[in-house]
Amino acid sequence: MGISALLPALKSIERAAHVGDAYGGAKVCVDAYVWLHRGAYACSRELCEGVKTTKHVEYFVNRARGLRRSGVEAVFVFDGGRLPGKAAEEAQRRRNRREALDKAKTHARNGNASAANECYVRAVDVTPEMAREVIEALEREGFECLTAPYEADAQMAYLVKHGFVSAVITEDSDLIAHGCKSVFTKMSPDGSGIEIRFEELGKNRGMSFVGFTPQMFLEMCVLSGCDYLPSLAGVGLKKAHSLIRRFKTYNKVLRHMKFEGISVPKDYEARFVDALMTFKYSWVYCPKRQKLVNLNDPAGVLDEKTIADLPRLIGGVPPARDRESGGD
DNA sequence: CCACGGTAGACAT
DNA sequence: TCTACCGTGG
Repeated sequence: MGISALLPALKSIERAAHVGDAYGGAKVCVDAYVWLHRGAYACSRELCEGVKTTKHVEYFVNRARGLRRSGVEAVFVFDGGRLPGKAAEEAQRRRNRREALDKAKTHARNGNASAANECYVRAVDVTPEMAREVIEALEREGFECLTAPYEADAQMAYLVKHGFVSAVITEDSDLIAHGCKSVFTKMSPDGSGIEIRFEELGKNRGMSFVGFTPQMFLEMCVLSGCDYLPSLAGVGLKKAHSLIRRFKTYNKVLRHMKFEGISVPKDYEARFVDALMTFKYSWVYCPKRQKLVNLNDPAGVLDEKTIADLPRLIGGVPPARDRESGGD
């Protein structure tokens, strides 16, 4: 998921730090997805078999307490609805989990507990109910939670962009593609991790981003292959980078490729634009205005017709609900 | 050099 | 489920 080769390429500008040293006294947002999954991992058999357990909730709350002990205030951001473009992938995942569950049950019947467990781990699903339990537990202890209308990524990018928080704690490189000021990844339970600052990009060794605008950086990411659009055959991060560095915009990159006779599927450009817009105009919740807005305001940037077409990519306006206490 | 497929190990207990 | 690393083939 995300932009696979991005984090390794940014090794030279990552800074090892303790979360408390980096953000003590500040407010950050936390991508709940990872902790939810790790918590589920700890009790996958129980969750799969419907055995009552609260281990996953305790795991999450413990890590939240750890953050608090480090002097970091956090808002925990949960995923909301799935984007239209991801339905097929979701269905495939469900099938895989189903298969793993069948295998787990067989192993369990045969008394092979360890083999069963390997399969349970692959069969666990993080359900909205589990998210709700975690949210309730967090709020009982005064932790702030927020359920994104769709992807947590976009929601967190919005929170950083408008200064509601000063950083994002996540494992997802998409937050860098979004241009987030500060991304804290690989955070272990003891609070150590690495920080990547967008302003440091110019100092990167190897791939140079000198002269790159955030837009160029995003276009490079999409060109190299992202969740919304696989890359052209033979194009990875390195090629995407040199193409954008040379031509500045995807427009000119594609024009160049046609000129060179490189085979590009005829719908690629349209799909590229779709992917870009999905990144830029995702629905997010604004805590201040207390309503849904687009991550970036399309008014005056996109024409009316294009704006009217956005729901095909970013989904419709989801029904109102109590976002600031989660739910779903 | 680079993309990419396959794969081993981590995740938490 | 996802990332990091390795060998291969372009």
